[in-house]
Amino acid sequence: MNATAKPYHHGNLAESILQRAAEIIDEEGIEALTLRGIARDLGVSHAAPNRHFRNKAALLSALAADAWQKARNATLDEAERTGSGNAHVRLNAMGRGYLRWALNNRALFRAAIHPDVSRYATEDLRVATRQFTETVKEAIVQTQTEGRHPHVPLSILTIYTNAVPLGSATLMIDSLLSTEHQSEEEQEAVIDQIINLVVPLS
Amino acid sequence: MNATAKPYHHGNLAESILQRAAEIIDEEGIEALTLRGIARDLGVSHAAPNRHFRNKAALLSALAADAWQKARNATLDEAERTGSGNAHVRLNAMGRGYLRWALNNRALFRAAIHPDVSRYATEDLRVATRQFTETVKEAIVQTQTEGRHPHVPLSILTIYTNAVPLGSATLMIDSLLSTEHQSEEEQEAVIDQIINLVVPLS
DNA sequence: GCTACAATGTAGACACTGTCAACACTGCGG
DNA sequence: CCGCAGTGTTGACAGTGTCTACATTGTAGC
Repeated sequence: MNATAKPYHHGNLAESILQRAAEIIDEEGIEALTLRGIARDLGVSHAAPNRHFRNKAALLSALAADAWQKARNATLDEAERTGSGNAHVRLNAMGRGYLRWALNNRALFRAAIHPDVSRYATEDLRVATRQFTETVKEAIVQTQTEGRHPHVPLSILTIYTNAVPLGSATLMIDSLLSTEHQSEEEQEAVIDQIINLVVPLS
Repeated sequence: MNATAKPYHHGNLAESILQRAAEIIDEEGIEALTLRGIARDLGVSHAAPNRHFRNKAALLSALAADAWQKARNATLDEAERTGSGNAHVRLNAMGRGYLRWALNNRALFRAAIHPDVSRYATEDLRVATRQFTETVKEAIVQTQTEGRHPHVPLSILTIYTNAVPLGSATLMIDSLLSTEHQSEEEQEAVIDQIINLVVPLS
């Protein structure tokens, strides 16, 4: 076979589709995402993506599942980096890891919280979402046994603790408040200060 | 003219379109929203909506602008209902008003925070968003002069304060945490407890 | 090594969508 | 009363998701 001739099989189409989809969401928004457009960009026929994703909702669902997994990893990694056994310190770090990840992975974050995605959620997505929230919830329980908000129901504390990074990311990504924070150091400072308000260390 | 014959002019098509759009978003999700579908439901021709909204993005933008206005009114009304001049009490009430409004007006709230909507925002929407955030920001400034978080930058406090109701509503509406809160009294209790964590009254 | 089969990609079709242009009806200001 | 702006209709076009039938390829089991 000629080396320059393109092979019949793409080789890694599913992964390429997910990558390209994230790029498009970043650059043009979720509404601009089309299966045919992705197929064109990747040089395959218009129906090729259907071999890997039953429909468009399944593609978004896969993106969202990927997002929740990576977000979970980001929180766990950041907690680990503290090297601390203190539950407050760890939860604070998880919040930072979560918010920083969202701000640096806007496309995946958008997919993760897109309302229609959870509506047509695949089993993969449900599992990923559950694992993420369980991880956070366990960390919250630890802080409660260490004396934080002892009289507040766990369900309330969970909503509150999740809401801050999630809401902050939404506000900052879509710049719903006109506040602009450009540089990376500035972003890091903002993350720190916000998270310190939810999970104060002192 | 026969009373049962439908008139050539609808009479209030723009408003009807907005209402029907909200219903569809509630019942079937934003992706299921189509201009032609709305036109069918309202018994007008498929291109009639174009006379009132330049394109689909403009319709969503109008919904979002409406949403931010109503959300603002909900916060101001709730603050007024306290009859208090205390800034903490008022901000706490505004948070409750905001979160309750979002939970009771899911379609509009979804339109308001849809990322693609802010991307193609109409001038109307930009104004409504700005007015909402200015209103909240002023209330926050008041609490700061009363001594709340005196050393935290206003921009940080604004993000934090907005993020809690916004994030909580997102989580609860799309049930991203598996926590379910059904009855109305239960919802009201949840709202109270969450908002008390952001803007404690004591 | 061969071969049947599963996985993957292609081509064509269909119903549906957003949007435009040309036309029809209607109410209102002059 | 009449002309015109506003509103609604019809028809068209390109683009989309998804289905079916078909083509190509890698590979598991003999």
